[in-house]
Amino acid sequence: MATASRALNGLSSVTAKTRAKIEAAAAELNYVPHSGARSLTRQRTDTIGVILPDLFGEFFSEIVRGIDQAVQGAGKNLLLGNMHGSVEETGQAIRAMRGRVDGLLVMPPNSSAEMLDRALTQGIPAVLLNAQAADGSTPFVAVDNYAGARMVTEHLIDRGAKRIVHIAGPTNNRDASERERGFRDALKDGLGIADPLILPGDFREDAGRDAARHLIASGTRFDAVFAGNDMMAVDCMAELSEAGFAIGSEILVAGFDDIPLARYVTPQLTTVHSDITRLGSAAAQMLLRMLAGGEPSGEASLVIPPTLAVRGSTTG
Amino acid sequence: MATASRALNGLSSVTAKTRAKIEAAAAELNYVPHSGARSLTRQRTDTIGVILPDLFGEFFSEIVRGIDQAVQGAGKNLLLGNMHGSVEETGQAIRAMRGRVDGLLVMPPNSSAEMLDRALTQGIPAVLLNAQAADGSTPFVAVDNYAGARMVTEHLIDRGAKRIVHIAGPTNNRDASERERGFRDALKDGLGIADPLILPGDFREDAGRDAARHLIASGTRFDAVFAGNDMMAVDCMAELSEAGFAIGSEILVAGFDDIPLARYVTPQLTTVHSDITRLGSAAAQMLLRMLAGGEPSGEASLVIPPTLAVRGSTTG
DNA sequence: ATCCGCAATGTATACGGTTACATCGTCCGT
DNA sequence: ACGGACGATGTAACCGTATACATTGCGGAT
Repeated sequence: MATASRALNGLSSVTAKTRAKIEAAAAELNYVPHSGARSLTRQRTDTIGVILPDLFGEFFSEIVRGIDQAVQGAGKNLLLGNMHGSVEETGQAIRAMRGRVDGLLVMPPNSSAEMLDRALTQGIPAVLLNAQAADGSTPFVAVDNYAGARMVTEHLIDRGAKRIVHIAGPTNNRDASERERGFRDALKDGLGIADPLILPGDFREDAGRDAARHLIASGTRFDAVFAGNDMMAVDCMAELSEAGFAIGSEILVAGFDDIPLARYVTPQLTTVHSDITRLGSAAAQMLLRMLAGGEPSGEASLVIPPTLAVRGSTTG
Repeated sequence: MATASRALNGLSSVTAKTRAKIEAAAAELNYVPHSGARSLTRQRTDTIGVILPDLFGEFFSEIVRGIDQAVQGAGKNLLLGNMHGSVEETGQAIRAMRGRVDGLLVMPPNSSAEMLDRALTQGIPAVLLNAQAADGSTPFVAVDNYAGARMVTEHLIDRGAKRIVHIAGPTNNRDASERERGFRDALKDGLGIADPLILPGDFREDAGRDAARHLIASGTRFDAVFAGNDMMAVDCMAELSEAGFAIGSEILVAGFDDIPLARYVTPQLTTVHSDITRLGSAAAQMLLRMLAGGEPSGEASLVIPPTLAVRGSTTG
């Protein structure tokens, strides 16, 4: 049985004849090694764990795609966990991974500090997605929301907008607050406006419609809208359009994310494009490197700069 | 150590005092049971494996969402495998799951027979997604592509279309051929047409554009298009629209899948809506039942009837 | 022919937990 | 006060694999 193990794992010290016999028998019984048992003696599982706030939606789909791309070449499996956005479940999910994975990719909910401790004290290599560790010890890969928001706001200013309204994302959402910060700074630096109009939102399409209705009903004077994400931008634009505003000339609209839909609405939506797939693959590659090289996991963090996708909604 | 095991697993025969001490110690050391080792002695892993042709894209995202919903309540984990559409990799992926999962949800590539044998001979419970086993022994959950295609074709006929063109999906794709079959039968029964015009396609958007251009260039007379999926339908519609045709009156267009985009294009796209989330959750529930009850896995297969989403592209 | 060395195979232990079984202690009945 | 029964804890075997170490067998050198 030891010889069988050696033969099937391609160890050198097995006679060709013996190996052939073993392989024949294995095929006959259609034997498949039990990964669970195997992972006990070897110290690896050849699996990396991914913990996300949700498993569906285009954003996560793209992340997983990137991770898969990076992981596929390395012959690893993917174990997905879903923490459904809750902090407790995050801890649970991480603990459930014990013994199943060699490393972890975690996209934490918005408050993360304590959870991260868990991950670290387990001594298991981890990379954070779109979030920075409180103590800076865990490497991360994130999209530069601040830079993206600045970029698109500056674009609106360049196009001549003077009164720009922002539809914010959910409170306590890191992405949302970074985008808002970028917006504020760009407005202050570009137009000297320190107290811009910011409407509440939650990243859902309805928030875009509500914001547009509110703007119209309140008679606010405005010439551009920067929505915290594309979903809100699209529906805001639709509502404004129905109300008779000329999008792209009279009123400029921009979003953030570059969802596929952005190209299909009329006019096409100007937005900030982040390479989400790259976010996932970069994180996975970083983790793979940590697993292979035993790197001290320091300072290797990566911030992915987004790009501006200028389309009809700001160029008439 | 036996007592510790009992205490942590909530067995009854442990003194409250002892249990408290053990739990304190466990918390102190921040002990987490090693799932790999645990799965050796128990015969379960509390994990179900999912093998899909791809991990990204909206379709798979929705499937995973459904599976996650069903699985979450049962306290199971999800192990995702990607076979990248290849038959060999499917076998590999299934084998890699040995010892890691209690059951399998498999969405096989288009030729499946032999792979299924693998799954069965391993004696591990499995449910097929959107595919029927050759020997009928493995339960499956599938969308009724045939019925959906009939339904939408009959709708086009009801709306007065006489010369309906179909843009087919990839050859060898089961979904595609079922939809084409539904189209043919509906046309034969409804209009007595036995040899309809069917243009080749591959489910990608470009195929929709190409088909539209070909129709226009060849001067074909037609008053409706049923595309094998929404992606092709959307781009076909865009191309026809640019060419000056009045979509919804002069020319009717319908698709299949009801992707979110379908509601955002102008006019909104009439299409066949399948509850993909339900596809996933139904399959997962079926598997969970098999795992729990040890059901003989027979005859429980489920075919999900799609519904028609009538929108502007067929109603002017 | 004997012995040594090396290559091939067999034996035993470890991985980390669960659980059947053995042991220990205590309380109760007589 | 003693014995039995039962409840709590300790001991050992097992899950399936990998590997350190022991053993076997063979060929070549002396």
